[in-house]
Amino acid sequence: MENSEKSKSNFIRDIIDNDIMEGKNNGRVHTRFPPEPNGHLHIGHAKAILVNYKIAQDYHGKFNLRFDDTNPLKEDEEYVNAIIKDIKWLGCDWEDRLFFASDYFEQMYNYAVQLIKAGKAYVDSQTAEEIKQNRGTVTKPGINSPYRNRSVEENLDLFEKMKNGEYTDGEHVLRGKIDMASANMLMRDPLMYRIRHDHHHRTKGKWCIYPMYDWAHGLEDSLEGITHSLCSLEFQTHRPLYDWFLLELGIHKPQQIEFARLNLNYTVMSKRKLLRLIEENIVFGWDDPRLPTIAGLRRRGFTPESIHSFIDEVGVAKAHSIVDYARLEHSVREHLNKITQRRMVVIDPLKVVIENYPAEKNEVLDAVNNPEDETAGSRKVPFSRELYIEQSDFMEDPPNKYYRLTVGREVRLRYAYFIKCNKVIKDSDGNIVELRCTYDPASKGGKSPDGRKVKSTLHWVDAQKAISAEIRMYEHLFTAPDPESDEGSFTDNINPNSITVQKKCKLEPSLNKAKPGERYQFERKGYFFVDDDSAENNLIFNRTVTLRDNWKRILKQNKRHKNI
RNA sequence: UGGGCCGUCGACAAGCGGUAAGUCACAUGGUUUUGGUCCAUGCAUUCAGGGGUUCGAAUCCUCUCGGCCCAACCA
Repeated sequence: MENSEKSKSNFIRDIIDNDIMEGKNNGRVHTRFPPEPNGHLHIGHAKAILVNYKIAQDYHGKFNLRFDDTNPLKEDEEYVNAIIKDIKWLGCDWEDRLFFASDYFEQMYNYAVQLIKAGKAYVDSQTAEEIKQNRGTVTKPGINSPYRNRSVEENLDLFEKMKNGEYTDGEHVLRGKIDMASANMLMRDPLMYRIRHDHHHRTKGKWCIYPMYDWAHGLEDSLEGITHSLCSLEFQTHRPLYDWFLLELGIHKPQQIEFARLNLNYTVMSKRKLLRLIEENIVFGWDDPRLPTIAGLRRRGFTPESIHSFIDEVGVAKAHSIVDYARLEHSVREHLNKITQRRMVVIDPLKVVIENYPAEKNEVLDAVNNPEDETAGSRKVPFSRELYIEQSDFMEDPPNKYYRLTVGREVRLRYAYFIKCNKVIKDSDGNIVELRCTYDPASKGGKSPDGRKVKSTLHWVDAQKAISAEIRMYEHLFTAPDPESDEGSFTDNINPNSITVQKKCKLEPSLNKAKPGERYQFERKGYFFVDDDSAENNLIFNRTVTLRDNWKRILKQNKRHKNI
């Protein structure tokens, strides 16, 4: 992937510019992406990853990948591997700095002991319910725990026994001793450790006490020498606590900076809802091309480059926002337009017989591979008496401004000839099943022989030489722009047309060897990606995105005018 | 209504006291063998609202309104 110019400026980069000017951290910049391995990554995570990664890159700093695996109940190695795969695909390189919070457990334990010795932490033996009750509310101060004034010796002894597994889950916790009356709920003696006799995906059964996020996260950042710890907005109230632990310990304190998460309309981003879509079989899995997961986008045919440019365009700020899905589509189209070879594919075939074309004749015509890229060259496409065109490219009774084929009208078959439709053949139900046309031999190559104009150019496929394939076309998963808004019933807004499968597509034969992972533009139809399940005799394409469609817009306008 | 944060075009988002960038969307023209691409043009007399400071305010002060986050032994 080419490393394009520096990303747009934003408030975080302003802070960093300033830090560098002041010589903070000796001008060093070090960021990280700290996922919890308890789910799959989505486009929202891609923002977090890329914001961190690009800052490191642009400031000649470093970027770490660190799994924040402090809760054995939820985490699994399966997710670790999936996350690594996704970040690699995005093109972000952590070099040799792949870390796990669980690797720091010993160190964290020692820091906790240090805090206990300083009288800044204590073992609380209240029940979870008591702790909750005594925490107070946002308008009412909390009450000190009866165990708050245990001696350092007793705390040390208890904490060690906690570590040694002498207590059951929930019997004790370690808490920071801060201020139960703080207006900031998080400062009301935050929990640092809880007892959990559980199997951890890496440390196995070694530990039975596990650090809580607020205690662990700053330590992880500090230990790795992170300079700027970027996170999402909801951690703003955690910042004083992040700072408190590191200040009390007297160790390196990175600067936590919060920015808004990415939200996209017509989709959902929360782990819970994504999981529900999968569990209720509304989609096929984490890599369903309709999902905003990295795996889904990859399978849909998005390129890493297009995700980079999307994230960069959308920017970084502190205001909550919902970005138009159209911007993501714009980013892929922009990239795919440049890199993709064109092919002719008929998705909904309609047979065309060219009556004045000899039955036994075959021709091979030249077709340009990519008008945006001369070096892409050209290919050959076969032509003969019987062809397929798109059903939607013929109308018996066309509306205003319909430029395509109709009886008595002449159009161009791309790279081939001008044809004129003479007759429509229907089945007993009145469905159009075949068109009878004539061609102008002088228009070979699609060039107008005498300067006469045709209003449109159609794509087509030779009926004899065509190959078949399955094409899967996707639309928004939801019909409502903000399916997250009404909690609980978000599945009411599922788009029944989110996937359309067409199995009888006719493709030009050059697509015969299309391999999984390849991308093409099917002329006039969109950009398509060869699905992972595709094979030489069972071709499957996913539509990444349609082309911009001016005709659709005209139709919409017509409809609007009729309604008025 | 305890604390923290946010409010600039339909959607994002620059702007940091000198008179509202850019992108997407939308609209209109042009080019075109993809109704694609490309090109051109239009699209906030106004920055949630009021008051104040100033020669000058989206930017500073102040009040009001609206939205989000915090009371998991989750991250």
